[in-house]
Amino acid sequence: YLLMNYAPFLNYIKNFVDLNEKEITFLRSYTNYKKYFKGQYIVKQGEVCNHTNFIISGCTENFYIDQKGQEHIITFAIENWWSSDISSFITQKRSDFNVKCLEDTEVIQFTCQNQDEIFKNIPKMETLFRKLLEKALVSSQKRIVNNFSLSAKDQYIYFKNQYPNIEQRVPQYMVASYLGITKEFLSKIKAQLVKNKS
Amino acid sequence: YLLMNYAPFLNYIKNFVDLNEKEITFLRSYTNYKKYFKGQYIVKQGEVCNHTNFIISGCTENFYIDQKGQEHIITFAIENWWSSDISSFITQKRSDFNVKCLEDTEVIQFTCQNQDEIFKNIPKMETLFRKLLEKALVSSQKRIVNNFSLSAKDQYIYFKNQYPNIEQRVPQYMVASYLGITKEFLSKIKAQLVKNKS
DNA sequence: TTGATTTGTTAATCTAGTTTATTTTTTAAA
DNA sequence: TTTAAAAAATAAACTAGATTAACAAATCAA
Repeated sequence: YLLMNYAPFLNYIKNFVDLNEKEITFLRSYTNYKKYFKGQYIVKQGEVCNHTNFIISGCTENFYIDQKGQEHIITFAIENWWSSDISSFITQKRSDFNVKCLEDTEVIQFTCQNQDEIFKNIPKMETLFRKLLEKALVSSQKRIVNNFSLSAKDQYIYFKNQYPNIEQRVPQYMVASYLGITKEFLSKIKAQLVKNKS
Repeated sequence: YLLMNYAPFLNYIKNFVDLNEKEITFLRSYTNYKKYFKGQYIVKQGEVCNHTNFIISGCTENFYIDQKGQEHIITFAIENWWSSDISSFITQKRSDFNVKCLEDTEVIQFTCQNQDEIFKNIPKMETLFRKLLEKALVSSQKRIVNNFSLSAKDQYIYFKNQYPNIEQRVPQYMVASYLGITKEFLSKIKAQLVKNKS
């Protein structure tokens, strides 16, 4: 039972490395399936992030609340993405972030200890994660670069191109938060874009 | 010969994992020592980044030039740090960045193919790199967060605390570039800080 | 020792994006 | 179907930081 739930996870892995039956069995026994509902928190600011989550279905936001009480969205994650607070996960210290479900969300998750076991027993999985981390770092750096040299308008256009699926799924004020601008200013930008198109 | 040059590199590795004699020999044969002079480029925007570099001595800047011809510094690197354009290195495509020596700089470096060999033969090294990447990702995300919620002044203060050694070694306009502000504004911030202190 | 180049300061003006406040539209609940 | 709540739009006043320009130190070359 629950076999079905693992399929998207195993398919995803197949894109990177080939696992044999034994490895798959091992992997399954060191991970588990969980369903969260819309509005539920997977991680809460101030608590330890115990799991890394692979999203099978749904959508999450990773955000924090600063000293002034303002919310800032760091990332969204949807199907076939990973979602966690990596900093808290690897250090097992209190998280600076919240991970919250914007839709009902199904995940495959594993703990820090289990991750170590998985890497020890299936080195291919560590290679996979090393490569994932490389990519994540590149895109994080890319975001810093864009912050440096693009106007808010161009950052919005870049976001739409890079994540065409997300804009329809989350409210506009969250997109503004992700871009680091106010919802009012994003509204202004969109009005401008519409005007210039016609 | 050149044994001496490898010492800082091996000491660094020892902080994370223990390698036996055989592994050290292997590692040495798949890496090489190189000295660059002040002003020299280790990587040039538009060319492929062939090496990952571990800095034994010296200081580098990682920067790019945007469409308007403006320079933006992404990172500095000094002794015991890694320096490369990871995006270009892993994809072996043209780099978007320059890596330039701000001082005479000695490095231990290896190519992409050799990295693969090292990881294949010394899995501990892949674990080390996986952990390095985790840390790098965390600090890259931290920078995005700071960009969101700190004023330029507070970002400057944060920079000074986090990298106390670097400010003395590089001109002030480069610090401004790293912070994503103009040198004039950084000058103003510093004047303010001096005034408030007294 | 002097000129030349690089680095840093100050100040006036300008602008991208924020803040605050009001109104309109959409969504959801009962 | 009505009403309440959430989300989005608009607009005026405001501010952090950019731009421009002129000047002052500091470093360096010869």
